[in-house]
Parts: sequence; structure tokens; C-alpha cells
Amino acid sequence: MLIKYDHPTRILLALDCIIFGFDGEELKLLLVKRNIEPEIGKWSLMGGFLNEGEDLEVAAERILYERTGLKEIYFEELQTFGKVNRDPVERTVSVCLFSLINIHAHNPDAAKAQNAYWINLKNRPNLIFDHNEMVNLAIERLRYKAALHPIGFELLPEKFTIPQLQKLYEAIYDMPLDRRNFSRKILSTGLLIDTGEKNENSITKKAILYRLDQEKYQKHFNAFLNFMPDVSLS
Amino acid sequence: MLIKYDHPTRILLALDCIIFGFDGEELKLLLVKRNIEPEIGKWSLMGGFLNEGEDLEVAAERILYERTGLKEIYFEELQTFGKVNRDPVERTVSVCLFSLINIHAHNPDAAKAQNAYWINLKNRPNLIFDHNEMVNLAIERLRYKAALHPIGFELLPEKFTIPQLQKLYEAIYDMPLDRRNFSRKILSTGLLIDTGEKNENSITKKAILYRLDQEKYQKHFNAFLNFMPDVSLS
DNA sequence: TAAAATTGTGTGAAAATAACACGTTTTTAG
DNA sequence: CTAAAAACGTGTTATTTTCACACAATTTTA
Repeated sequence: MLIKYDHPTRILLALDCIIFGFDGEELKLLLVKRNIEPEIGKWSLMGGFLNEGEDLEVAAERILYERTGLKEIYFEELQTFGKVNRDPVERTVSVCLFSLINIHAHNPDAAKAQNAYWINLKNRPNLIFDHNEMVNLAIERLRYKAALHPIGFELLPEKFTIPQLQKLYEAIYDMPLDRRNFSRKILSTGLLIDTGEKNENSITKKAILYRLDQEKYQKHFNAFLNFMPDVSLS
Repeated sequence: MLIKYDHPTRILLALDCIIFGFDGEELKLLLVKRNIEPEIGKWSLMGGFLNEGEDLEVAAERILYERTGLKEIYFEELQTFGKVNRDPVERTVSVCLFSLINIHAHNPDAAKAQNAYWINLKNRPNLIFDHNEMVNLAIERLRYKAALHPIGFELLPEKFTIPQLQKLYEAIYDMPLDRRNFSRKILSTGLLIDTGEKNENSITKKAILYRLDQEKYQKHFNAFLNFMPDVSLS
């Protein structure tokens, strides 16, 4: 009976989180201005290390909770990054997470405590290590998934209007969409339930507030729906 | 300046490979009957450990080469598995790879030397550790990707006929497809080039041999194409 | 009170899809 | 030598989906 494998290499395992948010106008990333070594003062993703006796998935949930104060948020594995010199301190392999949260559910005080800020995707700062590469891959993944799966709702409040949803999609793909076709396509999925309320915050005509049919959402999540016209996913 | 991170947990990192092949009739997996500890005599995926000073991606290529004798084959990361007790010998996190190869390019002697066998997907044996879970996820991924991307060609020889391609898709989705619609859909992608030759191995009418337009293939790989009718991806 | 901004719904042309028919090539049975 | 059987290639048509654009309704502001 083996006690240990006869292999010399044991490695520090990190988890890094790419957390997307949407403020109604622009896509944002939750980034941290580092107040710890290494690379103090520079910007990075938020992360942590896998603990002894902790499942990888549990570690992911823990770190997301520590960093956002939120539980049961949407996340999936993006990719595992393992270049030898990706971290100058010591060799670290990083399991990179891709997460979507409702920006308004996020406590700004919690962010301050972490030295974290919501930064517009379009004018994000340079990040340390291979974090830029991670973010680029995450944007690609977001565009891919949102075109086929009803993933966008994760970024919106519980009640939302179709024009708000459209603005989100326009932000994700950085392109204008036809209002009438978008509305029909979204409604035809049957995932939206009319709450009977209207968006009283609006300055002009108040749009209908919908909520997600959670049951259908869970059930049809993987039945791809082609939300986008003519998206050539690069 | 930090020398090492102040964190106690360093872990063995494995790579496990799910290698799909197609023999013209059925989908197959390259599995190994273990002649090493642990779990000697049982079936498992093929894998290896990440080495000191070796990029994760390089390790993936190395292990795939060691196990198949093939270079430059299609692979991507499937997922990283990290349950605490997934490996009874010692804690191991496994980066799981998803690979497609042309079964006829694979040297049977190399397989024998590895104690590896091509096993029909449908009657595969029980596998050790969490390898069953990995295979199930890989099948899901294969179905997902093949419905949207021209990934199936990776499983075929350089020259192939449309009926052969159709049989592959029928094997992947385990459902019959209309010959005429399938043919038109595939040809309309413009990815196939008529070689002018015919499949002389056929026992009946000899079908046209096509080859892949490599340039278009690379370029359009991510421009999803909807190869399948009515696939509700579960 | 009219203009401006925004929202909801409708309509017809074009394109994609699905269901189905027919003719051709090749081997095999007699 | 011939007819039947099997597999392949292409065509047709109805249906569905998508796209581009029009119009009416609601609400605030000038």
C-alpha cells in the first residue's frame, strides 16, 4: 500500500476570481488595489489559496464569499493557469473562476474593506501576473455563454425591464441591438414573468418589470437559445 | 521581498486525459488497465504528474504524447477536479483534459505498451477514483461542442466521406439524422473540399472523399454553426 | 400643450430548416 | 448476364425563424 506518490513536485494552488457586474450602463470588474506583497500598490484580481482538507469547489465558494460577502452566486471554472513563472514569488498554479453578480446586492463597505473597486471593463488598469490574460479569456467566455444561455440575468436585480436587459447585452457585445427583435426573442423564451409592476425609477415611459421564471431557468439553462443575431464568436 | 508565500498547503498536481476516438461505427475511449499501484488491475484514464519547471500546458502535451505517441492533436481543458479524497493515496488535484484523435493514426503497438485499449463508450468498464465523473462530463462537452463547432473532423482521417461524418454525428448524439439535410448543412459551411477521389473501400456506391479546408477551419472554428437539429443540450 | 424620449406591439420579405422523392452507382444473388 | 438491393447525391416544397422597419402609447419637459 502506497503512503505517498513517488513524485517530487508539490505546488501551491491558488484560486483567482473574475467577478463581473453591471451598473445599468457599463460592464464592470471587481478589482483590488493590492495592499499586500507582492506587487503592493498594483491592481489584481482577488484570490486565495486552497487549504488543506478543503475541496476545490468549497474553496471557490469560500473565496468568493470572503471577497464579496455574497453566497450562492453564479460561478464556473474558467481555466487553470500553470505557466512556470506566472508568479514571481514561487511557482503557483491558479484555478481561475468566472463569476457574475448583481452589483447592487454587493455591499460597498465590504468592497472598501477589501480595498476592492468596481472598475469599468473598458478602462481597466493593467493587472499583475497573468491576470490580464485571465480577464481577456473571461470576456470571451462571457460573450460566448451569454449568446447561447440565459446567463445575463445573473447580472441584474431580481426585477428588471426588457430595456435594461437589452442594455446589458449591448454592453456585453459592445454593439447596438434592435429593440423590437430583442424584445420578441427574449419574451419568446418564456423565461420572463410579468410582475404587473412598472419601473418607477424611469424618467420617461415606465417599462414593465419582469422577473425570471426560476424553474424554467434551471431547466432550460443548457438548452441553448441563440440570444444574439449574427455573433461571430471570436 | 517574499521568498515563499506563507501558506502551508502544497499539493500534487495530476493531469488526466479523456481521449476519444471513432472507428467508423462507434465512439471509443482510450483507457488503461492499470499495472501499477494504486488500484492495480482496475481501469482508469491515463494521466501523469506535473513536473517541476514544466508549464501546465507543456505537461498536457507531454502526457498526451507519452500516452498516444501523437503530437499536435486536439485537446482542451475539461475541468480541474479537486475533491479532498478523490485519490486515496494522497491528496491530488487533477487537471482533466479532453482530447480527440484519429483512431487510425494511433499506433496499436504504442497502446499495447501502455496496457491501453480502445473501449466502446457504451460498454465502458467502471473506472477508478472520480474518473467516471470526468468521462460523463467529457461526453457532455463533446456533445455541446460538436453541435456548434466543426470539432468532429478531429476524429476522422484526413480524407473522409460525408456519410462517414454523419455516422460520427449519429454516434455522438446517439440518434439518426436525415442524410439529405445533414449533407446540405455540412456542405453549406464551405469547410469541405472535394478531393476528386472516391472511397474505394466502400462495398456499395463509392462516396466522394472530402478533406477539411484547414484555413477556413482555423478561422471559423469559433463562429458557431449549429450542426445539429433540435439538440437540447442537457 | 406640443415636443422629445422611451416603451410596446405589428408586419412583410428573406433566409433557414425539415420532411420528403427521385435518380445514380456499385455489388451481389440467381 | 440481369435484376434486386444497398448506399450515395441532388432536388423540391412547406413551414418556421429571422430580420428590417412602422406605428401607436406613455411620460416628462420646455
